[in-house]
Amino acid sequence: MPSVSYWLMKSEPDVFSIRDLEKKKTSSWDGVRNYQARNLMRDEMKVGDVVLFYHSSVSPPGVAGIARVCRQAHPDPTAWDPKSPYHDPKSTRQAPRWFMVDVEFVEKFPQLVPLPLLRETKGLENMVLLNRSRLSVQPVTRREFDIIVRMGRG
DNA sequence: GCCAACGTTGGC
DNA sequence: GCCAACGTTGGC
Repeated sequence: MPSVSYWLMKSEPDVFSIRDLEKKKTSSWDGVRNYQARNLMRDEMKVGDVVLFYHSSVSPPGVAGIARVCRQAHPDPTAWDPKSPYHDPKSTRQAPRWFMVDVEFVEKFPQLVPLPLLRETKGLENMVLLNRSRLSVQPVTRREFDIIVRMGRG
């Protein structure tokens, strides 16, 4: 049994929030159109991996809760849909370009852990989030995960 | 709304 | 294969 890995995934809560995931229980993480993020989902993420659900492009941004990978990567069908904002004509059913995992709701933190607090917390200095801010799917260490969860649960 | 950082595209 | 132009992300 391979060990669990930890991740952080960003979503704009106006589009899809932790509450939306709580209501739906599970969701495909569609719309990722960045190769590095895709490669992490397609090649690295396993069922059972744990995900920090990050709310971006809101004030303040921050970690809103926890999800878990419940289905390994499979082709993202929104790439094939001409009406989707995520449409990519270069992705075909024969040669899918974009992949997604499915995640299930685990918990919503009683309070968001805001980005400014992450920046000033010892032990998080090397987080990808704080150093390569644009990557929307990124690895998190077990240590970083534990620190953030402790803050989120209050 | 601005804009810095950074990813992608395409001409050469 | 380089790199300028362009587009997007996302914090502020």
